[in-house]
Amino acid sequence: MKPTTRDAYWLMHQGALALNELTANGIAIDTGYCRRQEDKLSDEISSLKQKLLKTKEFKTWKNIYGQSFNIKSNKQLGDVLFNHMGHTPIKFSDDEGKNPSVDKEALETLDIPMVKVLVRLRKTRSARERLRGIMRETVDGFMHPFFGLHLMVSYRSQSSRMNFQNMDKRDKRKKKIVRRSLCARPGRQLGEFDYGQQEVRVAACTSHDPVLIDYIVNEGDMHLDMAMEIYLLDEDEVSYEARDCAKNRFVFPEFYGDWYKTCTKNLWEGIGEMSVCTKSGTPMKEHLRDQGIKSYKQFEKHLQGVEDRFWHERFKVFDAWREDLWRSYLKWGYVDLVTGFRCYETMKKNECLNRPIQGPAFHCLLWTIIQLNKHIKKQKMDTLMVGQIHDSGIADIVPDECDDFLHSIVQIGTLDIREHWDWLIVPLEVDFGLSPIDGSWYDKEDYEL
DNA sequence: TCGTTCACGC
DNA sequence: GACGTACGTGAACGAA
Repeated sequence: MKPTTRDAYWLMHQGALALNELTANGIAIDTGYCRRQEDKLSDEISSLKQKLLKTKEFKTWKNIYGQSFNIKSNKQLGDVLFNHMGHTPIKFSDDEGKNPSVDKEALETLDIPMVKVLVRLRKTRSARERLRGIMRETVDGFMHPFFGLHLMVSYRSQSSRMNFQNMDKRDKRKKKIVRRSLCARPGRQLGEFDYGQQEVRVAACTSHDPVLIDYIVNEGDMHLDMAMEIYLLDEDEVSYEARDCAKNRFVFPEFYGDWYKTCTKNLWEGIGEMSVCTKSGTPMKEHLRDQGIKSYKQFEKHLQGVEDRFWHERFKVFDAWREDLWRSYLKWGYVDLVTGFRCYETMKKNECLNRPIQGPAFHCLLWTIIQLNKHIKKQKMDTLMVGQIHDSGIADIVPDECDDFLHSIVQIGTLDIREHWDWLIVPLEVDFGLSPIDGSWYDKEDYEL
């Protein structure tokens, strides 16, 4: 770690102390629920296994491997499916192209009934392992996940035992199973505050791109605009799914350094996976045909144009900033963060370009947590910070203190912080989620202040 | 022990 | 014109 300013050193020092307080505080665990749920999942895993063993794919598998048959071996699975049963691999894991991939995505495109059960088995097992991990790290009803600032090259944070930063969220069933076990202390509420689009805001601040700044200041919807361009739609014809695909399969990947070819693939597949339609209900591929895009190749060509305009017209200042940054790194061998750190590592281009955005975005959260902890102590509050996930913080809140606490977050996290760091030239936004009294992380609901 | 693959988060 | 998500943890397998 190379802090180059007093402020940067202070941030790491106070940050480490604050994060260790979160660890010491710990989060309450419903251990009875964990044990019951573990048993339930074990039963389900057994019956899924029974179901699998009856399929013809598994009979073949057992015949081939005999004694060494192992249902958890993906190597064996790939061998059976692709070498013995004649299925065609969809994608390959390594550079040589030798090992056919058997991950979720590859399996789902195979259209064999057995894989549905197998995917379900994997998910159920991973949910159970997560609960087991939580129980293993729980002492007297509290889990104390570690948060580190000293191991990462990215200037973000890291978490372990349990890793608090990758609890299930996207898969609804697993989200419920896992987050239901993380609770508020008796008589309290679990609350979460999230910075909204923090990385985009930091990107605007570091690059000074006027279009990016305008989107934020005037609360424009860049994902909507890109959906219109990608799918050739009028504003009022952009459906939720279309906007969602534009956001997660084009805009974000592009900002992380991806390019139109992979984006095209993901967008094209997304149309099928998410049944993307226009708002009035026309299937997207049909709509694209009407617009003259009749094949994958034509769609790719179209996306090449979209990407070109994205970087060379819409966000050309940001694009130029990135090119300058890369040239500077090649010349001097380091890249500086606005928060006062200097990165000397050997970096690939995308690593170099992302570091000045990801690190400072997290530093905003870190600064806020430090100040919040100070505020809590000064006011002699009993509310406790208990966790942190890159751009969000989790607290165990005393209901009487809730209002003051949330207002303090807005004050510190969006206003005071801009007094402290003048490089923050756009407004910041914080969203809240709150559980009922005695609720769990799963019960959290959006909360308007 | 260690590299690879898988799966999860931002 | 070529190049091309970033950052993490952890479990399991299987080769060394």
